[in-house]
Amino acid sequence: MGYLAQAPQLDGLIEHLESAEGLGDLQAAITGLRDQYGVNHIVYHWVNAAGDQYGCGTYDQVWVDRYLEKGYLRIDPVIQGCYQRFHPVDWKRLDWSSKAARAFLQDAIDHGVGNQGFSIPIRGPNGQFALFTVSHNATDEEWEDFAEANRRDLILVAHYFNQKALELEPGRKPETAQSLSPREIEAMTLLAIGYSRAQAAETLAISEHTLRVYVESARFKLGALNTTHAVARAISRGLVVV
Amino acid sequence: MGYLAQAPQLDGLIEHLESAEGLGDLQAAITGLRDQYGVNHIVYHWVNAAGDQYGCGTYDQVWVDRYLEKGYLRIDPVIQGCYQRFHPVDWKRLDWSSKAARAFLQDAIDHGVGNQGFSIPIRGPNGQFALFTVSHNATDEEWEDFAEANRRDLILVAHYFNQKALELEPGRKPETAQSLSPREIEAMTLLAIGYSRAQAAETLAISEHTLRVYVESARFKLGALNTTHAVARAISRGLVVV
DNA sequence: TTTTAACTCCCCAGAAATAGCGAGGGCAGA
DNA sequence: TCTGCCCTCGCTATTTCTGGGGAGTTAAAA
Repeated sequence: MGYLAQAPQLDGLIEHLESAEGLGDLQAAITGLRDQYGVNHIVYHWVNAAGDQYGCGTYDQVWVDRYLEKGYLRIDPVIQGCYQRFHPVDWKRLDWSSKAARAFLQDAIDHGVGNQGFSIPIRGPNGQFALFTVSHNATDEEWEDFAEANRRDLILVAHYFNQKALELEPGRKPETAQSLSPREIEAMTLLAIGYSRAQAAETLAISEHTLRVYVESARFKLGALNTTHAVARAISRGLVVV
Repeated sequence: MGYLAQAPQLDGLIEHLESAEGLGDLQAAITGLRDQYGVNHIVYHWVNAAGDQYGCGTYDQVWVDRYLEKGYLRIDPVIQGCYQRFHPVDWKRLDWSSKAARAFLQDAIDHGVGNQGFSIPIRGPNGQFALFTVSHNATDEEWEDFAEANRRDLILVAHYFNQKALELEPGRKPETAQSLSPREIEAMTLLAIGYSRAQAAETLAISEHTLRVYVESARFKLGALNTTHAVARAISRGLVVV
């Protein structure tokens, strides 16, 4: 540990990734990648809905369980920060001001995650969101050099990794098919920006009943239980922009 | 035309991109990139779910205007296809079976877009969606070779290009998001996944009234007009992950 | 120590959303 | 041509949400 290796050969890595045929191969690839870079950990973390998460990486199982158990998903500034950014993020640049965040960081360090980290947000279709994270124990300077030298390669690796994960992930596909009609999108958009049904109907110059039909139709297509749920899904799938 | 150059130096390109300070610089960069690759066109196209678009590239203005005027956004299989995919897409692999799609393709070719194309979907925060497209007149074989040789570089260029576009985009909001309390986040999360207030209260083991207080508090902090609006804002600000 | 903020509980009346039944015209693909 | 999807409109009853009051405890900042 503590040894940051030279950048590995990108071509070989990506070819290796592209030939993966199961989640086990991804796990093996990520472990190999970690060893080649000589960092403490590399983790791919598919962040999702109501608690269910999927990922693979080199974190200690104890830490992964603890993360889930403690609900760190809702505290972790890496998640919060990456969710709002496009470019890779050095952990140092995140907001650690809250006490909960600092306690979380300390807990992470105690579990061998490392004091430095670098996370790449990745977004796929239907609002998929994942993180590709490299973490290590190093000084600020060492880490800066490492990140600078490997940023581009890591972006590419993260991209190909996510591509494979999307291919291999079993349960995610069926959700995709249904998209909303233009009028349904307009209706959902207006509700998402705070209009009541009456206001939205007036804005679209249709009867409130018709608007209701759109909302119900959208709710059905999105598999949502109520309007709020439907709007939430529409937003997180990128169908509606607020 | 017809000449596909060797891959240009990636490092120089990206540095050039990173120093861009305005949309004009992006336009210049993309034109230079086109010339270096020796292809007909390179286009960056920011597509908004609401329908408004922004982009820069080397397409003829006549074609751009026609695209907008004819509402091709809703027909273009490149948009439809990329929206559902994560990896770069060769135009040949898209669904051109509908009559409207074939007419569109012919129209595009007539306007000098090229018979071959390759589009990279890019997604940013808040449901941002953009395409980075390279198009050319070439045989299938020539194009295959070109795409194979340059895919990775183009993915990276697309990434950095989008990063710059996000920085420069005028409509970007700083939004000093007042954060929600843990309990408020829990409440909003449950509503976002379709729970009614009663269900959410039961899940959190608190009275429905207390839950209501959280929701109202969150609504106030988020400047939202109603619960649906508040959930929408919480999601698009990354406070709630659905 | 004082103050602030988070967390918890209760009642009520009016406003809004949901669920159920319907109906007809238009347009594009099979 | 016919099937399916999109767009449009109406009625009623029930359930859920919203907004107006008020009040106590704990824990963390100032």
